[in-house]
Parts: sequence; structure tokens; C-alpha cells
Amino acid sequence: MLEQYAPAEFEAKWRARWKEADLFRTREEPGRPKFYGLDFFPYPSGAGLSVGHCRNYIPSDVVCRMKFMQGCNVLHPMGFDAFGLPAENEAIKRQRHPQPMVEEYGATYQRQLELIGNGYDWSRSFYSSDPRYYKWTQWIFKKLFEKGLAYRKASAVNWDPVDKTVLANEEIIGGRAERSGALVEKKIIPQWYFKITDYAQRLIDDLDDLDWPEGIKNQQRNWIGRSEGVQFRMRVDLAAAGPDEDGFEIKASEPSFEVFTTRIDTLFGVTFCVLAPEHPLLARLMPHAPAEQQAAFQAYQVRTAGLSDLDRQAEGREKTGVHTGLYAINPANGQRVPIFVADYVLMGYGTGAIMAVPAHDQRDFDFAVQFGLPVIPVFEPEAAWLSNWAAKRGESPDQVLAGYLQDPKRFPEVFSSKDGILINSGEFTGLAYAEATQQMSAWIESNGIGERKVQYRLRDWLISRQRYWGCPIPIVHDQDGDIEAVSDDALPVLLPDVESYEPTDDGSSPLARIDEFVRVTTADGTLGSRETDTMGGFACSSWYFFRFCDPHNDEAAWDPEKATYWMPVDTYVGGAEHAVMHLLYARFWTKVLFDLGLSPVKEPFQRLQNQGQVLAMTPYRAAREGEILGVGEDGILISFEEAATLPAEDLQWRWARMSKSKGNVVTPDEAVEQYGADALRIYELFVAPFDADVQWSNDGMAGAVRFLSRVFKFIATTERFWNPNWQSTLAFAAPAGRAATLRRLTHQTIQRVSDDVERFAFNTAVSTLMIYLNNLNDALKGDWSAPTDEEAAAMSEAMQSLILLMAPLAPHSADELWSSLGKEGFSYEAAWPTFDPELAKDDEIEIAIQVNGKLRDTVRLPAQVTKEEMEQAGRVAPKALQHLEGKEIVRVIVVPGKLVNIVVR
RNA sequence: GCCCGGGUGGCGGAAUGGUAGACGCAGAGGACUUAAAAUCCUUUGGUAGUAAUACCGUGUGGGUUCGAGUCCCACCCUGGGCACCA
Repeated sequence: MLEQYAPAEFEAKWRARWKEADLFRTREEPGRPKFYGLDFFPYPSGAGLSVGHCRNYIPSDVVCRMKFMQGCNVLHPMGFDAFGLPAENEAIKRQRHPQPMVEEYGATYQRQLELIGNGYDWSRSFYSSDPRYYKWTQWIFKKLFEKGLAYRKASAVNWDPVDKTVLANEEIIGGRAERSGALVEKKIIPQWYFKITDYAQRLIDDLDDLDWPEGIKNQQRNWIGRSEGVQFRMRVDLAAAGPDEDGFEIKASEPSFEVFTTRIDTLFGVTFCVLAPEHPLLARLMPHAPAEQQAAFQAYQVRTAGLSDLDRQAEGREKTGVHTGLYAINPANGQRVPIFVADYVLMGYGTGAIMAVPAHDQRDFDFAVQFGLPVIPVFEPEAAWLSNWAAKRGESPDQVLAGYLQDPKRFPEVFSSKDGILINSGEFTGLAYAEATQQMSAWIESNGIGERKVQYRLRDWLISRQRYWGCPIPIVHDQDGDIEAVSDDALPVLLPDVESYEPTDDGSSPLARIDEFVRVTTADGTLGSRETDTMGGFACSSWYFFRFCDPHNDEAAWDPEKATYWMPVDTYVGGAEHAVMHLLYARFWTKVLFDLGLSPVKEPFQRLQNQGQVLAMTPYRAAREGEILGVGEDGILISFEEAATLPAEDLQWRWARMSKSKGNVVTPDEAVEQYGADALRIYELFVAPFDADVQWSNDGMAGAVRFLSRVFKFIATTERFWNPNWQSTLAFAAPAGRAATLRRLTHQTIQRVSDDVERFAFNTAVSTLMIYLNNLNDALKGDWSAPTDEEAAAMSEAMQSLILLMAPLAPHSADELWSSLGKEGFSYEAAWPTFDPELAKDDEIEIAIQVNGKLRDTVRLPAQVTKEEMEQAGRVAPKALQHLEGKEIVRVIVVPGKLVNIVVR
């Protein structure tokens, strides 16, 4: 047998045997619990996998392998998110058709995933761009359409001028497209949306029961952005606009607008109102404004319409706006307040209009200062705010308060805290925040002015894309402009096979140029035209986890019985960068499908784990004169070739995420070639906690090789003790002596490793195995020339346990060792070791003896020692005794099994 | 600005309020070797001391506790998310 880890000798052999035995085909045997372990749906990039990608694939494989050995039916599938911009852009670049291209890339992924020893059921694999798959994507789209959850609307959308398509809000970061980095422009195009906002509350509520990282749940909550407040009507006082020819008419029509506020308690502090420049009421209102203001407004509207989101944000602090010359009535006190138009109010949120309380809202305050508007405090600032200003101004808090009440504009950071009591608020003066909010909301409601309302930041999900490579939207437009869904028996609407599919600049889809595709007859036989937008890639990845339950079904998207069996995904593993988009969309679709009776679960992913990234040393250099660094950059990325030519002092080596563009990628092929697949697995599992970033190092890989070699060596040296029937030998023997020690080690290790893998604590699982091996080697140091049957059996138990506990982590090595002991079949098919708590128990424990909380001594005592015995041992422990000398013992704290703390004075 | 994470030896990292630094990497010394590599053994937080040992140590400053890396308060640094969201 092998005496060290020599991967070249055996790893490929075992992979071939697994494949031949179809070892990882999903089993659905009755009487076994199910386990569905899933990785995020990958787009197969042309660069193939890096060892960075393996950081999630390896651990999820480990969990699935252990679950199988523990007796579960395991579903561990892999498929490819093949539709979408990355594939299409790559295909355009390579002048290829995307379908064969993604299949080629997918095959590379499969080869690499097999190379690192992962056990997927490839018989269930699919590409989301396969008509047999996207037929059902279209079918689900229709379900949404029929429920009124998919609709078409013309609106200003985010246009990416590089990728030449629209983007969802989630795909934009700081005014730039997440993918292309292009500055996002505004364009008005009719678009398809999914009404995810209908599900906002449920998407928040159901997070509570999910076993997800809190950070991700929080990001989702923030993105949905629930806020509670009051929405009420503000009347426009047109009479005040001055004499008007048809003033009488207007008076009768009583125009008004709605505002939303989360701070109804500050209603008495309203000194002006602001409408968004796009507010529809302005068209009706402005004709009644003085001519001068009308002109100013029009100029302002033109100016703001031309601004991109980024411009609007980059403008930053400076508030802009115009007075309409019109006034509204504050319902609380009947006061007339001026109406402004300003772009700091967004049409897309709430009602597009606000009541402005400059005393207690920083934005309103800034605006009020800019435009010389009054500021009326309605909340008396509390001590902290006052003393902060007192310190700054060198005044007493009382002086600050007096000064503030007299002239709040002297204090440019507003008091926005909710701690304090109301002032200047009529009958509500003197109330605290909670009561004021309660009473004033009730007052608004009882007077029919408005009502309490919940507002969400979440917008509807923009699904259409003006690109070729996506799932066609199964809709037909008839000549009257009405829309109807394509009938089920006409699905799938096939993506036409074309030569040229490059995107257009005008916002129309490339499909619109293909007459054979567009021209179609509607249900009633008249001429119609197909919808030419395709769905964004996130549609395809919002249901693939259902398809894996029943991937080859031609009659239905999935058999409900199979979905009921496998769903939900028990453990879902992928990167935190999808915290909002994919995970939110998939949850939304699942809820819709649940409401339709098509999904057995409300939530698709019970447990979510995010892996850390793998970083590699990457060369940078300082920017030279004339070179401009991008936002957030402080060096210029250079190639490894260029780095070799530069003197050391010009180079900056930094840890950066492995990516093809940085040229710092280590491929699994290289790693496996040089160190072996199991070494790669052990290294990635051991090097850091699963969710932490990892700095790639060859030294670490060498360490993994060393560990595996020591395992081989251990099995080689203990081979002579091997008793395949160790279980029957041990069955009736009361453990004693060295056998008892060995068995205790073994059973403690089984417990820890099982627990660690379950907890995704793979680093400590590996560490536990290393400790186990060290302890076993220590145990071998005695005289083993003539072991008893029991000792040999205990050693055999240790050997078998070591191999099987290692099996999910280092499966090739486990199988090589397993067969070297004469075992048939695969370690994967052996039962996961279970531990006996009795055998795992220590018979002697180490007790810490502290004096005043400081460790002074340790003593070894029998495990079943009483508290009294522990205290006594502590009082006489020699090293502790020195610290008790001449002191009075006040108290003794005994923690059973742990420590004795003697408190002295 | 707001919301989440995270700050522990030379490095990656362990540690249900109970012996800080497990395990590994790197370093030092030794064995084997003609030599080296590989392997094995010993050792390694800091300061003082021949040593026993003592003191100091988990970003900073306070606090709670018999006892704090762990809990509370304030702050600093750092990574991520959101950001004129009324």
C-alpha cells in the first residue's frame, strides 16, 4: 500500500470508478430522509473555474457527502445559467453563436468540478437556454401575467449605453451599471415589470424563519425598506395665487396633493411643501401660477429632466428648486405655506410630494436656508444635542436652547432625534414622540384628511431586456395594441436562430428586426406581432431549483410530488454579492408559485451560507503623472510580466480577488496537477472559516499535502493491527487501558467532526482530524509489539473512523485507504461513524485553580468528582497555596468539571 | 449620514462568560544523510530571571462580574451594503 499521499497514483482512478458506478446519481429510496444541497446557479465563464470558485463548491460537496453517508437521499445537482449578458457579450466578442459556446464552457466546468472530486448528479444537469427549460420559464411568466403580476408600462428606465439594454434598479451601483460600469442614462421605453411590490411585506416577514446570515437578511430588509407613516392631503390655496380669470372654477375644483411622512408629530413645523419636478399635478396647477414663476418652473423642469441619477447625486449638498408662486394649507393649523418644486424630492417614492419641516429634517433645513424660508422648531431638543452645541459654542446648554428657539438657523445640524417633547404644536404641545404620533395620526384619520400608511422603498422588478440572448417573453401584441399571452400549446416561443444579434442603440430589441419572428397570428386569427424583448437572466435563475427536482419532465415544469419531496433547498451555498437580487427574486417567484398551489413551500432556501473569496497576490504600481485613477483605486493594476520588469520599490503587491482580468488566477487544474485534488480540498477547507476571505498560498497547500501524507503513513504502519471484525471484538469488552483511551479519542473525534461539518466549520473539522491523527501517533509510541485483541480492535476502529471521517473532505484518499484495508466499494457508501457518549466521556479531567480569577494551578481529578472534592483540591493545590498565604478566603466558586476560583482578601 | 460584519502571536486562525493563542504556516535547535531535499523529534506571545516563577497581553477608554477575547457604554480603525426614500 501507499505510504504517503501520492495523488498522481490514485486520484484519477477513483474518479473514473465513481463515474463508472454512477455513484452520485440521486437516489429516492423510501424511508430515508432527504437532503437538498445546492450551489448558486453559475454562468459558465469561458475562463473556466479558478480555485476561488472552488471555495463554495468544495464545502457544499463535503456536506452532501456526509449527509449521504448519514443515510439521506441527497439531491446535489449542477446546471448552468446560460442566458444573459455575460454569455451574449462573450459570444459577440468571439463572433460565435452563444448556445454552442456556453455548452463548451459548461463542459469545462463539469470537467473541472469532477477533477476536484465533487459528486454531482450530472444526469440532472441543464442549461437555462435550452428550449426544454425555458419553455417553463415562459410558462411561469404566463402565470404571473395571468395573476396581474407581470405588466407592461412605459416609464423612464435605466439605460446602459454600453450593453445597450435597460437595467433593473438592483443592477445599478452609484449611478453606474454593475456589469459594464457605464454611466446609466434615462430613457423612456415601454417595459415589462413583475409586481414584486405586492409581496413586499411577505418578503420581509418570512425572513424571520430562515436560517440565513443576519447580514443578508438585513440587506434584504433595507432594500425593501419598509417605513410606517401617515399619508394625507394638502389643499392648494389657489385664491392666494392672485386674481385669475377663471378663479371661480378653480376654487370649486379644490386641487390638492397627497404627502407621505414618517414624522406626523412634526406637522406644526411645516413651513413649505415640495413637489417633485415630474409631479403630474404640476401640469394642472402651474397655469394658475404667476407668469414669472411659470417660466422659472419650466426652465427648472427642463434642467432636471436632463440630469442622470449620478448627476443628481453628484450635485450633492447644494439644493436646487423653484417657488411655484402657489400655496398649500397646513391642515393642522390652517397656515398657508409656499409650494416649491425641487429635485431632492423623488417622484418614485411615496407620493412625489412632501411636507417640509426644516427644523427637524436636514434636507428641508438645507433647502430652507438656501431659499430663506422660516424654520419653526416643534420639538424641544434634549440634553445631548444641547450640550454638544454648548461645547462647540462655549455656551451653557440653557443659552443654546434659548438661542435655538430664537433663531434655529444658527444651528446647521438639525435636531432630528425622537427624544424630546413637542412645542409650538397647539393642543399637542407637551406630548412625547410616541403619544404625539399616535394622537396626531388619529386626528388626521378622524378628520378624513388622510390615513396611516406603510411605504416601501422596493420598486417593481424590471424584467425586459433589449437583447437577443434571453428567454423570449411569450406575449403577442394585436393590431389594437392589446396584449395577450401565447397559448400553452404554442410554448416554447423559440428564440430564432440568427446570424446577427447585436444590440441596437435605439432601445429596440434585435429580435424586432426579424420579421419571421415578429409576425404572428393572434388567438382570434388577426395579425399580431410578438413581444421582442427578452427576459433578464434573473428570471431563469428564479425557479431552477424546482426544475432540479424533476429536470426531464416534458409535461410539466415539475411533478408536484417530486417538488414536495425535495423542496425546500436545505442548504444553499453561494456568494454574498447576490444578497439582494437573485435571492429576493427567487423568493418572490417561490411565493407566487406557492399562492398558485405549484410550490409546496413559501420559501425556497431554508439555510443559506456565503463563502468568502479567495484572494491572490496581485501586482500594482503607483499612478504616474497624467494617469487618472478610478473611484476607490489607489494604484494601477499591472500584469505579472510587467511586474517582473519593474524595480521592487515601484511595485505594490496586494491581495486582490482572483479574476481573469487581474491575471492572478490559479486554476484547479494547476493546483490538482501540482498538489492533488484532495490537498486542494483540505487546504481550502482548513485555511479559514468558510465565510472569511482566504489569501491563496502554496505553503498552505504544502501543509495539506503533509497532513494527507501522514494519514497514509499512519494507516500503513497500523495496517498490521487491522481486524475487519473489530466491531464484534469490541461489542462485549468493557473498555480498559490503552483500548479505552483510543476509543475515547475516536468517539470524541466523531462527535466533533460531525458537528463541525454540520455547522459549516470545516476549518475546525480538519483541525480536529489533525489533532486526532497526532493523538493516534502519540498512542503508537508505546510498545505495540504484542497488542491485545481489544487493543488491535480499538486501533482498527480508529483506522476506520479516520478514513470515513475524512471521506467527505478527501474522498480520493479515503477510497484509496478504504480499499487498501480490503474493503469493497466506496467509502461514500459506508455508513458515517456514530459516537457513543459513554465511550466519549473523559475519566479524568483537568481543573483550573484560580485565585481571584487568576490561573495559579491545574489539577487532574476523576471526571465524576463532586463540587466539594473540587473545592478541597483547590484549597490544597500547591501553587495556589502560595497565593493564599496570609489571605482571608472570602468565597470559593466551583464550576463543575471546569475550575475552582478562590476569592481572597 | 444610516444599517450590518470584523479588529486575537511573525502569518492564517482556535476558544457554549470559566486554563487565551487549539490546529496549521513560517522561524530556531536537533536526529537521519557524504551533503541537500523529504521525513521525524524538540521549541516558539512579550518583558525580567540561570531557573522556579512573576508581571504584561485579544483595537482604545470605561463598566458589569468571583471571573470578560466573549456581555454593556463610548470611541478609533477596517470590510461590506444603502444613501436627498420624506
